[in-house]
Amino acid sequence: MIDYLTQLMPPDKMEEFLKIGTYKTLVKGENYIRADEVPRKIGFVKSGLFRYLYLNNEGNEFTKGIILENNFIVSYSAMISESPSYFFIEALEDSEVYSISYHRWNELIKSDPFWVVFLLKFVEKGFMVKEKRERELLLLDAETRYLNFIHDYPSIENRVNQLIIASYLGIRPESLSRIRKKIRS
Amino acid sequence: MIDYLTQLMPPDKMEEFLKIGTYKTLVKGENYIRADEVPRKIGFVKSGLFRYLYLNNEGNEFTKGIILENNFIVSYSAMISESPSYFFIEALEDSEVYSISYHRWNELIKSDPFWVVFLLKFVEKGFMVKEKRERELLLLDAETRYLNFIHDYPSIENRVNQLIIASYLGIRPESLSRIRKKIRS
DNA sequence: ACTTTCGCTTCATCTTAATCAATTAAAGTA
DNA sequence: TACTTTAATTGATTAAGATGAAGCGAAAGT
Repeated sequence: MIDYLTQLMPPDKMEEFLKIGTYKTLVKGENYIRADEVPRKIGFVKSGLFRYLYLNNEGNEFTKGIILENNFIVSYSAMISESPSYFFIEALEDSEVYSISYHRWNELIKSDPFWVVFLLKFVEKGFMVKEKRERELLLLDAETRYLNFIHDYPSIENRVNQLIIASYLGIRPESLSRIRKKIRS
Repeated sequence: MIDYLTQLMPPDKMEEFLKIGTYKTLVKGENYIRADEVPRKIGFVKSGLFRYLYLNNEGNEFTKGIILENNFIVSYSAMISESPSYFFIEALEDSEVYSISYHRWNELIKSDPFWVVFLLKFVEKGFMVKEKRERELLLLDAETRYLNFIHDYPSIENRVNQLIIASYLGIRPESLSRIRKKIRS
């Protein structure tokens, strides 16, 4: 993680960054953020794996996104608008997270324009990921979305089960099984 | 437009903002940004109506978003990554746009932290819109998406035809017609 | 070693929306 | 006004994916 952060900020900034948060460990299945609660923290995945998880009224689950290590986990829209999160942020593996309160984070942002630019870059990156995801949901069928998925997340298939992948694609695991069968042949 | 901008920035900033761009008029059907071209400008809709439009390989159209006056039109991901836009930005009505080159825009951003914060707010807003859209595409069926649409864009139904609304919902106009019939009864 | 559980697959059926085609309604144009 | 074009609706059929139920193999627990 330190190696990675070195690419993003000079040493003095990193020191500031590492001063305002704490490390937390989460076991597989635990939630970093819970739906229907106002999120007030932002995490950086040091190790492990997370997903953004929606549950609808019927109890079906939809995986909004999968987050690998060296990425932020945050319910950003809800956090900045101080409204309840629509989704959970769930650990898919035992994980370690560097966690910062929104309050402390805001103080950091206000203290130095460097951090505003830093934040902007991350929101821009999130925006681009969302744009791609939206495009795929709107334009592509399930089979093509699956092929894109295994391209975008190679080796993830060994770390999560097919229910999770199917819920990321917006289909049922049975349908994913058929798609996989079709591709194999 | 000036009234609206007054809410977003103090007079001295607005003067800067209005100095670096030019006004353009577009007739209905004209594109502000074209797919497959690297976009190098950012527009602010003074009057009229636009949509973000994807065309897939089969020539089907998908409306990624609808933009009312007093909003920015920009293929942001493509512009900042200097890659070709995936979508068109098409005028749905005769429109007037205040247009700024990305180059000039960048100079503005670099000149003053005020503009970084300003930009951050807009990217955040775009991020939130995308998050909502993504959630709706993933979780809701076509009928519910239509009901949400007429709630979010009241009166737009009188300004655009049903092919456009259907393409926004990710369905065919025939299906939208059936949904409308069902809702009426 | 046995058995329970879990993840994945398969089958039959159902639902939703796509597709193809035809018809009606509306809006513009000569 | 009649004529032409475009938009919206309706119907019949097809396809994609959902649903409910059952089977199977590998891993984990006892």
